[in-house]
Amino acid sequence: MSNLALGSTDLNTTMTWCCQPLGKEELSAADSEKIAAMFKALSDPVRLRLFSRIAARPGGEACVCDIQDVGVSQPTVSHHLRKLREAGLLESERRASWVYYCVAPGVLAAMAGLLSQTS
Amino acid sequence: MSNLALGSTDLNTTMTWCCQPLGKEELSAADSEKIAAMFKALSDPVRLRLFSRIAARPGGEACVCDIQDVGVSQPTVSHHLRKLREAGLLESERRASWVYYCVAPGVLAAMAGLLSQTS
DNA sequence: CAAATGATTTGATGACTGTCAACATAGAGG
DNA sequence: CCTCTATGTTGACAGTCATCAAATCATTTG
Repeated sequence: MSNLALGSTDLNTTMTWCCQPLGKEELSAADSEKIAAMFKALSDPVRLRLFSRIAARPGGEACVCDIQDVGVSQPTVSHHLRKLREAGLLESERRASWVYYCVAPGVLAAMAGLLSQTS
Repeated sequence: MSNLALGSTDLNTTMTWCCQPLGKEELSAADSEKIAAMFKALSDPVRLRLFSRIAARPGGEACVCDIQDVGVSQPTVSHHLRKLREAGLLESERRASWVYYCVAPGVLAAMAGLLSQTS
């Protein structure tokens, strides 16, 4: 199994099709599963904070060592970063000793589109 | 305890202060708790579907009986609607025999603001 | 190679959550 | 008052999750 640019789930493909605002038309059962998974990834305070720390970084990327002081152990930080990556919200890349995480392209726009107003 | 226009949590007050985009500056521990609770409310497929059904309704409101066929039992629907209300995303009002739910004002805009792009 | 540093994985545990059946409440209409 | 319909509440249970300690993997450096 590769360890570079570790793959995300199919959420990026999700982005390309389900960007209809939530209030535009009723969600199908299948779509609601995928979108709920996205929100779920951001439904934990620690994960949300990690995500924000990365997103707020100039360049939109950060080394784990730069963001891991969020009040939980380092393995727990790693666990949350993995969840965010598996949800398609982050991507990771190893450079020498360090692993860098960045916000997956298009993710913020897709989520904002889901919540945009219709009226 | 009153049963009309059942009160929501302090999430509507949350909306008024924490609308800085996630990627603008790092979230504080306190803010991340409140915002995560918001995402958590939408992190379940059934809840997301109920929310979408209500939001997609002309007028932005729906009677429980109109939206409860989402594949789970009626008590479970009631349980999820309560969660959404407690999270500040929905408001409810009884009219005769029926209870109507509507999207809390400002909620969609606040969440969209959180996810808006900075660059 | 050996030691040190940065990060992930594994295993265990306590807490939380979605679900349903059964019961309770509220209003409408006989 | 009684019954019927529409919702909400309680209690129980199985599954999921966040967390940490310990072990492991990856890279750099002595």
